[in-house]
Amino acid sequence: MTLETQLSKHITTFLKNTHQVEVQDFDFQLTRKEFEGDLTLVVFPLLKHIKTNPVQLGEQIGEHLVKASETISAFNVVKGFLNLSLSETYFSKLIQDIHQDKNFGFKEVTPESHKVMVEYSSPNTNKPLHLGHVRNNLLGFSVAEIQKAAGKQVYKTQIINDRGIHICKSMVAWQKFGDGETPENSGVKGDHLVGKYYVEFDKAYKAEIKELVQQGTAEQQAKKQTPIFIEAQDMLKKWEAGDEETVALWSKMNNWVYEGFEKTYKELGVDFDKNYYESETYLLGKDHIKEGLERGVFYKKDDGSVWIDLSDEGLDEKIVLRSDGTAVYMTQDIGTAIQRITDYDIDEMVYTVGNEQDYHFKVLFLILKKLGFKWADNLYHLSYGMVDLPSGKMKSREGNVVDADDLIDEMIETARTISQELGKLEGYDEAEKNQLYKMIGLGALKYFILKVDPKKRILFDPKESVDFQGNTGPFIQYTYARIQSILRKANTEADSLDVTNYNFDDKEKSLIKQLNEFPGIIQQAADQYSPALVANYVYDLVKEFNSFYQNISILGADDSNQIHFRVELARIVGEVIKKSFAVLGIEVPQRM
RNA sequence: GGUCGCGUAGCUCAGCUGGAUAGAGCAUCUGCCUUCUAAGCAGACGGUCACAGGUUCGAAUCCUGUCGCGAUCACCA
Repeated sequence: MTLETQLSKHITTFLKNTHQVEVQDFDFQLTRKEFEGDLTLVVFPLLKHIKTNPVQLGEQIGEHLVKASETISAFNVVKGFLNLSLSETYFSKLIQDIHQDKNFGFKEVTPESHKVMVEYSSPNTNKPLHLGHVRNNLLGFSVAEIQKAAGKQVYKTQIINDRGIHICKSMVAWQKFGDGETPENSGVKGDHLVGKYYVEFDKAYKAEIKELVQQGTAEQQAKKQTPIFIEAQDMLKKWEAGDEETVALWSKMNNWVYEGFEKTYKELGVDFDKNYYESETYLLGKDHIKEGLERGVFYKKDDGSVWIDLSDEGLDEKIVLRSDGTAVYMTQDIGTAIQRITDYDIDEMVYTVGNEQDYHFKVLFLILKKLGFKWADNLYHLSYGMVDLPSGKMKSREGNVVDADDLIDEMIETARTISQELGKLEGYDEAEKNQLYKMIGLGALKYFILKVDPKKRILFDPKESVDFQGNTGPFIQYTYARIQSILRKANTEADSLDVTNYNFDDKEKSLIKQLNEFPGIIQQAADQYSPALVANYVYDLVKEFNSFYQNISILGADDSNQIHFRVELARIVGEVIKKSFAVLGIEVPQRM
């Protein structure tokens, strides 16, 4: 039973006895720093039931609680706020409980736990990953880790968009201009190489359009008539027909891309339990469309195309099958969803996809519901804001993108420069140093992106580098490193903690209160699919700790009892930092 | 035009299931390294929470409208 429910019971009984009213729910909040106390009961809402002066009522409840509950040692009332001070015994018990709970903040995953699949990344295979994908990957990975921490069984997945006109464009351009260039003979990373030919295609395409327009063709027409575009379309047709040579080229170039992606994923520290490939799933869903058509969920137009009418739900009509019987994006997503439920017997699914596809997912979920799938209620579109540059939206074709690999390299280089300036790494060899630079550089990048509420868009200015000071990943990593340094010096094991008669300092109490919030934060972050909540929490914790660290001596405390407690308190803070960062996908260093 | 989202300090963001004087970081300025790592701490400066109404004892938070920005409304994905 939590403290709040305990106190609520006391208050309920008290109000029944004294005012003859039945109130169950009370509004508690942590006492703000500028007031005396730890927990605050907001009295105002009670005035609905009891017509009286809020200060008076607060006094009455306060007096009663001090008498009735050992936990409440004192109180004061400011306006309609009843500020309660918690007893030393309560703090002792609280920190001892936290100290001995190895899994503090996390829930255990059992075979009976809910199963959730998290989809993220899901790239096209015609170009390398950029900053937008980075946000997607970090969010998806972190949300998956947070779900695990909240006690769910998690499967991470992506659907690789490996077929379609986009990859055919790269293929055509490579055939025409590639001159046999491969990642091996050019030293260019595979995804970048394929992306280069995607850009080449676009250049040639635009030039051909221009030429046609100059010859008098209307622009709309020209776009469809350029030879290179027709070549790409033919390539797609050949691929769909299973033409051996085309499939071989497609396979070769896709494999270059996969190797490239694999490296980037590894750098980012993200992983997947299962990859789905669009080339294997794009035909899925057709059968369900057919079945839905028979059941009247869909209807057929004269030209043979199949639609669903969602105007009753305030949406439009949406096509689910082309007139030539081929699948559209929606068809495939219907099929893939059903496939995944069949493959993994999952209870929930999370799609990490940008908010430009809000409409698509609204429709997808509705269709699945109308098809009669119960689990359609447990699908969630983790819709996140775009990452924009000062110049606007990133466009791969036009090359104004922040490339993921470049960005990661730059972050690591910045970490290297700063670390070398500070020069605190005596005794580390080059390999250890490099590992640390990477940890810090990526920590800065990941924290920078994850601390922002997912649904908000991020404006990224490449000219202004990501900070390493203040509310940043490195700041939090640094605090962790300082704690580890103390633990090394203290040279004690995490043994039992007895603080039964300890007289807590205010800063120590603040830290204990802040630590106590951790399990709730993880749960909330899981419910809201928001890594930002964890990021902001751990920042507050770290600020609190640094203030403690800088103002109160840990190893130089008055007696061994006090030293022992403070060392253990620091240890717990370190553990919570580590766990928080782990669910954000960020590592923490021993030194920095 | 319809729908959806966003608008908080010069900049980047918290706070949004309504609660006390709206909080951080960056930037600018002041102090603090012979004491556990100064990527730090302590402090100063900085706000008509886009605007206007409404609900409420109480609104940055909820509702309505206006303005601004973005996304979306393809037999593209």
